Amino acid sequence: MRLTTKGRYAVTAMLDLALHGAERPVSLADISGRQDISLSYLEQLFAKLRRNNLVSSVRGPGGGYRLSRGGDEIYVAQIIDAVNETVDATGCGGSADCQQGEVCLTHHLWCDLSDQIHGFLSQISLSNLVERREVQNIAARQTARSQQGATLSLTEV
Amino acid sequence: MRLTTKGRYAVTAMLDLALHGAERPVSLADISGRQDISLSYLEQLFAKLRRNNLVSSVRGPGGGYRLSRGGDEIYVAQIIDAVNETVDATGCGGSADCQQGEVCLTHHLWCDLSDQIHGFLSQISLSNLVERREVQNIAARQTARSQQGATLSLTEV
DNA sequence: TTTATAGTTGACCAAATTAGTTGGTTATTG
DNA sequence: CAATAACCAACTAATTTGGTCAACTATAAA
Repeated sequence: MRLTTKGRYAVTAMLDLALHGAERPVSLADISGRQDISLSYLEQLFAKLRRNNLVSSVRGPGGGYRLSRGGDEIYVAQIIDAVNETVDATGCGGSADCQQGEVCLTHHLWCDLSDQIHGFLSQISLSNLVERREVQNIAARQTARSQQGATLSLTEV
Repeated sequence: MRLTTKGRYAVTAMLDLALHGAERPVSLADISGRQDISLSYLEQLFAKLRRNNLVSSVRGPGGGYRLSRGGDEIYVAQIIDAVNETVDATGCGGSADCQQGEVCLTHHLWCDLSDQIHGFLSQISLSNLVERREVQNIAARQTARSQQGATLSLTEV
């Protein structure tokens, strides 16, 4: 089981898309600026998200990414699966050949844990997250900050 | 959140102790043989388990390790915490300063997930695992195999 | 039609972590 | 004293993470 920044970044970026992608596509540069995630790293993540049909892309000026379907039809578990191979807690990847072709002593425990985690993350959609009060507050803060940044770079010129 | 072989090995070894440590202390060599875990790696893990008061040691011939208390008082979460630092799913370790000193967009989600995982693993004791039918079957298989191995090494001489 | 924007791909890299190994030293028992 | 087994520290190989960089291709606006 691995849940690192890779999976966390992917979910954060997708949530950013859900928040800002209503009218026009959102560029990775925008997401990078708002969420403090390296642009080139985002490119890698979105390549996987696109391959898994979670986002669609629009090239050229004014382009960017948008969700491939409604935020109520995209679940956190799907996003993590897309970039992270698997959220499996077993060492054998569920194939039950952990100890020289046979099941190891704790195999069932890790299976149960995997089910637990996957079940939890499968219930939470992007829309669920968007509805949350804390998420709305943080998003507002980020918008304020990025607009400040924009004005700043204008006055800099 | 990291759950790798380190945590899995630790739980497996502790379960082995719970299964075989009723009368006499169990040597790491025995556990290594039964569970296919490198002896020197086990030494490192048990140093941490001992520091966290989950096992006590007996030196010298006939020595080994035993559980520091009953298997019904040792929970999987404690074992993983002992060797793995934390089972936290957040990037900030719960300190909520994920984005330049402020909370990141998905912080609360990872907190909820951490609670979920920790809650699950905190409910499962070593005794719970020992009682499971599958665990008993696998343990029986392992005992048979290791006795076979012992006879084999005798006939080899 | 040029040009800027933005996605796409692949090669590469440094740091951290994992999963060990090697080579000892103590302590205990027979 | 010899064998056993915990204890300890330093080192290492492989893998993963979290990126960077360069060279594309597609598209829309000027």
